[in-house]
Amino acid sequence: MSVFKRSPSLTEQVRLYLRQRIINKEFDDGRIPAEQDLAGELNVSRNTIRDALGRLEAEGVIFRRQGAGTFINQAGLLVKTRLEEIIPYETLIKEHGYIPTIILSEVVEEPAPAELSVTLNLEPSSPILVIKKLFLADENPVICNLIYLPLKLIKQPYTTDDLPIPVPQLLLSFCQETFSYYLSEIIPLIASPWLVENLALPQAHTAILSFEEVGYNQDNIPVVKTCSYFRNDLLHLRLIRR
Amino acid sequence: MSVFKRSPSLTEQVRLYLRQRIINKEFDDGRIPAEQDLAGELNVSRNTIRDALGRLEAEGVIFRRQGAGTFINQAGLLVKTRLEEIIPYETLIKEHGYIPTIILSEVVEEPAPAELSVTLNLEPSSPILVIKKLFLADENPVICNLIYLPLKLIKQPYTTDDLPIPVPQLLLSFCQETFSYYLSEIIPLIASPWLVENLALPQAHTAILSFEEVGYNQDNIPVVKTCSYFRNDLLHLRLIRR
DNA sequence: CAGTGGTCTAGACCACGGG
DNA sequence: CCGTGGTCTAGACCACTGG
Repeated sequence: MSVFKRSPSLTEQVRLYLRQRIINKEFDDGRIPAEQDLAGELNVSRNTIRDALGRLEAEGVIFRRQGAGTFINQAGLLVKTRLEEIIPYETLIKEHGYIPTIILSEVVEEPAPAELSVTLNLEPSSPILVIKKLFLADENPVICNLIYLPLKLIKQPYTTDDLPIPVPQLLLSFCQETFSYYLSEIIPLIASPWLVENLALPQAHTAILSFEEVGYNQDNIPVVKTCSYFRNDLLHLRLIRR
Repeated sequence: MSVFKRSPSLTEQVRLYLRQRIINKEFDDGRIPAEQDLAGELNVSRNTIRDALGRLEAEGVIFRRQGAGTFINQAGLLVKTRLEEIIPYETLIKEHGYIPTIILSEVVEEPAPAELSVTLNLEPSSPILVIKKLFLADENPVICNLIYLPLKLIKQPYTTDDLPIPVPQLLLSFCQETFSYYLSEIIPLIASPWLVENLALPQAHTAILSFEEVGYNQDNIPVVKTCSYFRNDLLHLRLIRR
């Protein structure tokens, strides 16, 4: 009988448990006990342990060497961004050590531009909702986020106060759509005057990182487009590549 | 007895087998057979099938819905870049439909700048090998890559002809080091005159994407630094985020 | 050589989805 | 309701590392 409950999954609980012990520096020699031993200690099967360790390895928290053992990668705990995972920008800012604020600066309904109609499989010029969010880190603007959502998908009435939530929740609450994944393109830009103003950039000619992302629902149908612009001096977009 | 051999792993063989059938459009209804059926058909256990499907899902080639089934995501096959995986730039260019060429334009030995000494845990000003590679796509320069390798790690004599190989092989062949992963930071830049010339940029003021990466060996020790600069008009850096 | 992680199996039960 | 993917188990053997 395991010491863990049934939900969330055992694997996830083991992952969080080990992660905490690593953060607490309970494995002071930088080495994690053998999988067999962990399995015995936690009363779960070795496969469950392995799944949890596999996730921690993907996060960069640990690394494994066949025949030798499993070791802690303290540096991995410093990676604040995991590009391949969708993290709410609020969380991202928090993990960088700032206090996040969201400003919902504009909400307009307008006909979709030609390109967007194609991307989202819409009738030309069908109406879309455009939401503009500005994220502050300790009062400094760091991310500008534009969301393009076809009006025809919106099944619940909304007020402006409802909108400052992450896109996946937005889709679930007001469109009854289950968000599945983003197909994202990373594009470097020279900040336009519009961006210089919105992100309060200290210099006019600044390079900016942008994400153009199309969001898909559980049926693999594109439902939303978003563009995000990052101030790179306050946030670091890092990832682990294998 | 399975129809597959023992190496590479069964999971990997099943992954490649299913991937090929998907590319061949053998599942014309966009649906993949049930895991039980695949396990029976290929004479492997359901876990092996699940592992293989899990990898294909991570690649974005398929998606799964509990209770419903496993479905093909044709769009996932169009993602040429998988940022979280290390792909040789030669391969990346090939997958974009261009013919790749590597030009090894400079190889110099010089003392390490202060910052690099810290990053790679070196004595200040200890000598490093700097390799500059330029990658062409159909004769157009698209990636400029600088590699900084401490001389003290180099255990095999090399000639200039040996160097145009990917960094992990470089480390293995000449340093007896097993490459493990990159810790990468994505940084947008305004192209310097030096980059404008090297990448033959049509305009002087162009935004460029750069990767600054520190490579670690199997013992989690930093062994190499590289900087890469991408022309974003010919290559698309895309990824799937979940 | 003993101990480790890597792979694979066979079987069980659960949670969800759609007819 | 049945069939699907999601989770978990117990046990086996292999490949590699290190003393």
